[in-house]
Amino acid sequence: MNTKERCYLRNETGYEMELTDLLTFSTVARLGGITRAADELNTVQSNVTQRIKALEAEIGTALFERHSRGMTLTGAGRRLLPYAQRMAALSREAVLAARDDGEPKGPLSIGSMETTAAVRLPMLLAEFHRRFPAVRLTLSTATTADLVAAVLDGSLDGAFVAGPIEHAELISTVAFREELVLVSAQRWKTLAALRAGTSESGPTALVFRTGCTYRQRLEQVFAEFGWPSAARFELGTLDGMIGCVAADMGVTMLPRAVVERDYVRGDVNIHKLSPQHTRVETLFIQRRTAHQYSALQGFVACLDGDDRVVAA
Amino acid sequence: MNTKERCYLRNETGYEMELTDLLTFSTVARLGGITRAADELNTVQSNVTQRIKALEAEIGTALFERHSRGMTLTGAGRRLLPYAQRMAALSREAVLAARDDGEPKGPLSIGSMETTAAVRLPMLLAEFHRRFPAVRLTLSTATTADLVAAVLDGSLDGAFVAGPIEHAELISTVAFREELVLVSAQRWKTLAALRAGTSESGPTALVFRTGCTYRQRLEQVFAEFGWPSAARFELGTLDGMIGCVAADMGVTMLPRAVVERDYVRGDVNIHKLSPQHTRVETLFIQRRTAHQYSALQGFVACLDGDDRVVAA
DNA sequence: GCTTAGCATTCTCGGAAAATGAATACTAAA
DNA sequence: TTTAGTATTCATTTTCCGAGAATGCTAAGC
Repeated sequence: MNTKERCYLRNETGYEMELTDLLTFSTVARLGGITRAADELNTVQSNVTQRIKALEAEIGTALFERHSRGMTLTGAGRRLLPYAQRMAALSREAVLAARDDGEPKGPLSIGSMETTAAVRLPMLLAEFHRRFPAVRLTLSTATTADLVAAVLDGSLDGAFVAGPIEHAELISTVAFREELVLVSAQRWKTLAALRAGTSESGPTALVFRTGCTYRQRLEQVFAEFGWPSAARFELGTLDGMIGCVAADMGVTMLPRAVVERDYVRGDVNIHKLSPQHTRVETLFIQRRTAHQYSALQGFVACLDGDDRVVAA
Repeated sequence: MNTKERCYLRNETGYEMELTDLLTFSTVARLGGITRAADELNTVQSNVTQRIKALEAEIGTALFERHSRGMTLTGAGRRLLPYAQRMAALSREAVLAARDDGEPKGPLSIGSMETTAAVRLPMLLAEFHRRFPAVRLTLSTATTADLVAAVLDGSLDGAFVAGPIEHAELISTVAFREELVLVSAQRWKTLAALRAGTSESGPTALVFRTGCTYRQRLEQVFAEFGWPSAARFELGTLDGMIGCVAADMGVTMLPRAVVERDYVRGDVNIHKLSPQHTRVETLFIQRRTAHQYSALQGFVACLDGDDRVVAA
């Protein structure tokens, strides 16, 4: 072998591994093939092959098992993968930390459950924007399960989710306390009437997609009411759901604050349930990181400031 | 600005930062100048300048303040530095983790206090080498303070230090329990004779360099004996120290096991002290890492196996 | 059983980035 | 004022990396 002094300091440490190599590796691992990885990385197969081979040569072990339909990780690959992901996350964080001079500014990605976004966030976001106009806030909605995953992997800076959440990597603070209520069409004046007036298997349950905590609560309530096999109807939007309830397609469970307006207007009726089913805390979660991102700190400051604990 | 599509995936993530850049940055930060850093990195100044400038351009902030005698970190640089160090450590760890197939092998750097190395480790190391001949073990000695720092920054895989040590990043297990004794020349038959027979300010204290825990204990004892301003004589080696004590140059404090042989031979005399000064645990410390390095695990297994808790 | 589609690997070539080394400019100490 | 030490700039060379085509392989499809 000829002398292969690639780069001045790689000789120094003995390691040539670079972040790009690790990203390539992660991508191949995730997609299970060089062709697919090359496609996602906007390059050609040959390139990815070379990088992987170089990485394997440096580490001294095969990272993938090659078979005709792609590649799967070897033991060494499985051990390397979490490091690759961790380092990628750290590099993103590092740039943000360096740029962050304490003045809240720059991008901030916040996630939220749809229900919280509808009734709690408008005021809060307005307030935030008034105080920190330099922050470019992005709000996206998803289920609690997806939001937790997104915060953990760094694609969201923080999120409003339904508690309880316990995770060592997350800092969570109570943002709002909600009371869930069973929502039915206007014609069902009481819970008793609803239970008496529907078919034996119970009314149709209007639910968000899997991963939503409110849905789980509704499942519990239905089980207790003896409706374990009631029909489920999955909807994607809050407005659609309330509309369907108003049209007596079924019932759902939502925070009182969310349906208060519809209730007052007479579009739907609401039914109280026992506290153990209805008390739910909306938490704001963020990743535990070395550096406190100023924009995020500003956001949390807005949370603490006023809007907390509104509903009974 | 012209199109600057450097590398396929750097565009993808938006970050061009590489580990080499971060290592360059760390080195400049540590040495406080581009010339010194270039020297250590085996390259020329111009190169380092370019890398730093590129890094600053990408992050969008100056990382160093330039002045005629070198460079110092700006706020942004100070925020970036811990990330750079962390990532460098992770990359080292990642390679080891990937290479480590569960069979203890490869390099293993262990540190120890000189006293422990002298009397406790010979058996242990022999045993370890018998069980895991594929591991290339390196032993170095230093003070407890230096050892802790070395383990934390990854230059040692583990170390024997004097307890107590509390640190979130460290796992520590009790390896040995030692009884410290005051060691004097043979002619001082009792502690009382020693106290009566020396000058008012006390005997000379023979000590290791700063950072040694035994030295701190000795300082406490001297303070209690009313010798706060006794002379200090700093030595680097254990043999030298015992020799000096035998020659009645002064007294020192060492684990009983260390001086047992010299005591039996009649070279020195030992004096018991009250337990709060003399009980000391020798801990084996290692970094908390994602991956358990097999060679290190094997070492700890040897520790647990037999040699524990020998001294009373 | 042959073909075909999908995949990874190998190879060469051209371009871009990095290392080099010398020249320059700056500042503080001598 | 000189000098030593420093960072920066520039021009040049070297190296490396990505693109693209060709190759070889395996399993699914007819």
